This record gives sequence, C-alpha cells and structure tokens, in this order.
Amino acid sequence: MKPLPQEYFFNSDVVYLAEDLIGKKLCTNIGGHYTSGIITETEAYCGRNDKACHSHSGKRTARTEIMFHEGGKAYVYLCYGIHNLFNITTNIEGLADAILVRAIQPVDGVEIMLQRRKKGDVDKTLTSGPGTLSQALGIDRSLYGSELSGPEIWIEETALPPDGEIVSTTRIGIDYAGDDALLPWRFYLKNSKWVSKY
DNA sequence: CTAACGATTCGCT
DNA sequence: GCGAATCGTTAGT
Repeated sequence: MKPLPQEYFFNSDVVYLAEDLIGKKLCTNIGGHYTSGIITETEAYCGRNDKACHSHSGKRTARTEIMFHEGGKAYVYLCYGIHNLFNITTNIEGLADAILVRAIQPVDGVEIMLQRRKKGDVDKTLTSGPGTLSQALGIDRSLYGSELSGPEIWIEETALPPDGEIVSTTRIGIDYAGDDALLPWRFYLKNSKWVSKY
C-alpha cells in the first residue's frame, strides 16, 4: 500500500487534478476484501462559480461540510436514493472542490466485485459508472470523510498505458447547472472501454 | 414538519 | 428508448 501523499490533493487546480487522476489506481480494503481499479473517467467540481457543484458559492451544509475541509478525503453521497457516488475532495481548508470518479477498469479482487455487483461475468457494466464502481469497490456513505491515505481507501501512482490519450468533454447529468453544464470538465481515457458514456 | 428532487441504473418494451 | 425505483438532503411552511 503506497498511497499518494496528502499534499497531492491540496492542489488548487481541481480541473488539472481531475485529468491527472486518470490512470491512477483506486484501492479499497473493506470487509476484509482488497479490491482495486484504474481510474478511467473523472469530473471536476469547483466550489466557486460552478452551479453544478453541491458546495457552489459557499453552500455549506451537513452534507457538503467535508468538501470545505482540506483535500484528500472521501465525499460519498446518496444519489436518487439508491446509488453511492464517490468523490475525492481537493484544495485547502475553506475551498470546497471535489472530483467525481465515474469509471474504473477492474484490477484486483475481481471475484469480490462480481459478488458485490451480483454479476456472473466481467464486462463494462461491472465498474463503468459512478454508482456501479462504488458498489464494486464496497464504497458506501460510511466512508464519508475517510482519509484517502488508507487503510480502508486510498489511491496509488501507476503509469498511464502507452496509448493512454485523455480527452475532455462536458459533464454528465447536470443540465440544471445552466451555463456551467457546458464546461469541459469531464475527462476519460480515449481508448478505454471502461468509460460510462461516449 | 412537509414536499420536491436528484453528479443513476436496471429492466422491460 | 423509456420509466420506475427509492430515500437522504434541502428549502420552504
């Protein structure tokens, strides 16, 4: 277990970090089971001047509280009453930025992921989507506020694949954000099949 | 206290 | 392709 240093997440450029996290390995050790996957898709959310972000314009509530703390923690919240969506908080105390992890490529503990997802075979529906990857890795709201330096959840350095071209597009499912829905703050590996949507 | 809604997914047509 | 599922959070009464 070699987690990225906490300072990595203090970076004030959340859009840069969202792109930089592509290709790194997200690992969990939950319920005695080690699982991991390469991050293939992310979205940046900025606490200032971004209406798509839960913490936009200083909207500090019980749910968004953790984003206002220093970066490097897990922000997990329930979406549509069903799905646990996993975010990485970034920036320093008081600046509420976060990065949503939307898809991963399974690496370790595939059998456990299949079991958690109640699937028989490995295909892109196993971990390509913010709700499904959380389920596969065993992430739920009990991890809200956890340090991303382990021991339950952490992120490790890895090398990008040789053909690891990253592309950016608009974010998914945030039409309510007006002009901010047009920002190209979604990143994914161009040649990966482990991406939620194209 | 009450009501509306969502950074989605899955199953059925 | 379309609609239901499902409940915590939020804002308003």
